[in-house]
Amino acid sequence: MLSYTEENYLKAIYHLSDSGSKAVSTSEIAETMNTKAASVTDMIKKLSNKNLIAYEKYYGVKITKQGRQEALMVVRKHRLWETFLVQKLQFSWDEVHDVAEQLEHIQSTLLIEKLDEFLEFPTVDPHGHPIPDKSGKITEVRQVPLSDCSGKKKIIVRSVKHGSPSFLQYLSKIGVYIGANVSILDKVEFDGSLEIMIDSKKKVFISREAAQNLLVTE
Amino acid sequence: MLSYTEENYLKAIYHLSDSGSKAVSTSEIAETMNTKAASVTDMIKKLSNKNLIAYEKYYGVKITKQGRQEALMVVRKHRLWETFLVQKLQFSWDEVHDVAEQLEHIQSTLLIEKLDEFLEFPTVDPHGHPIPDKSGKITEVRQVPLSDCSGKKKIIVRSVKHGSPSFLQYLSKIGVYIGANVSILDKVEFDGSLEIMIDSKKKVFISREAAQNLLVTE
DNA sequence: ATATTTTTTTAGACTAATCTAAACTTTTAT
DNA sequence: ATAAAAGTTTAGATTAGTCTAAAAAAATAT
Repeated sequence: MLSYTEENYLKAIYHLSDSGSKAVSTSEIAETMNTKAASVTDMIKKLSNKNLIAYEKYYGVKITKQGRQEALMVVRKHRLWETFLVQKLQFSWDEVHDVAEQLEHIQSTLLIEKLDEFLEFPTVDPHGHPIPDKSGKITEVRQVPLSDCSGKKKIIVRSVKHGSPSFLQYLSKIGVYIGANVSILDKVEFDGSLEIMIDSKKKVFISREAAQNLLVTE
Repeated sequence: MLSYTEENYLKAIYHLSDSGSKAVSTSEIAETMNTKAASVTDMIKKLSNKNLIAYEKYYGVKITKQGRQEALMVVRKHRLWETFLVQKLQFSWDEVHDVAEQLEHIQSTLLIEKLDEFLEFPTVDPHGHPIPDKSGKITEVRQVPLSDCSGKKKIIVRSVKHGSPSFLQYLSKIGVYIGANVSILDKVEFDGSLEIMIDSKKKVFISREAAQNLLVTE
């Protein structure tokens, strides 16, 4: 069984590697985990000995099939808990991250299956991120940054790329939410900002940076 | 802020001291926590330095007002989570303890207040134990062991004294639950066992030991 | 191509929580 | 009242996770 800390490292490696596809460097891990490279090297050796990652000295790590599976279960728990907090306890989507970071480490298969059932088997969390099923399978929906869209097509907001609390609060304030309908009214050449219409009733300008962080389907 | 381990020691001391009223010995703590006396001595010093317990060498510890308050918050969380597991996730009352032991350490005041509200401010957990309110206040209901009762009075089962999974499973099997109406039909002189009627429809014999572990109001 | 910079690893130390074994108190039993 | 037993504390070691500082390897820049 993995420790709290091992689970956190594995999850970070999973995310940094784009769901396990590419190698991750020691310093990248240290940065996202707010630790020092030396600590990362130590933990990397531990995870490598458990066959959760493949480690080549000085060349970073790649997650193994087994490691990916473990990471997916942590991600699953995190996202189910976030969904619970928002849908059942009326948390707002910018308040759930830190609590879910703790809840994701509770060890009980029964608990997580019952929670999944209680929530009626959700497929995405409050930020639009997919929830792996009990076998670890993810149903990905092809999404593009809103900043890459153009024309008058009907666009639906599917997820946020990086959901910092302040970005999420800003989105709520301007009326953007997961599932919202938007259309692009104008693109400002100068700074890449967009004028968009939300739910056919509200016009707002959003920065290029914000548009890059909103993932949509056309 | 208290560590996971400090919270567990404090909770154990709270329970062993009858909610803080009497002193507790090192070996008692070691026994219930499945550790060695030497480890307990170390932790006792830590908690004492934080003014959560009063420690006199060789004479055990007494919980302080501050320590009692901290312990009550852990107990509150534990019992709210147990209630959640049973009422919302359909756990049975013999399955909840170990998971609640983990959940009780999640740090978030907001979470626990929202959970309390979601559960509609329950006053007792699935085993009939009182749930401290957010200020730590407990509404105790005077209860006596069923083994101390006699006569044909209407008796209501209020709580289990020690709720081991096997005892709880046994109770479910014979139809005893928190809130059940029972009446005493006969007391066997030989071994102290009782013949009782549950909900005016089911007659069973229960051992003296079982009757001592069922707390009721007459 | 070699020197400089950056990144990574190693070595050694620290903290929290645990343990065993030995020393020390207190309790109990004669 | 004192010896034996029981309980408690201290001393010293261990493990997981962390750190700093130094050494080593890789990347980069002239």
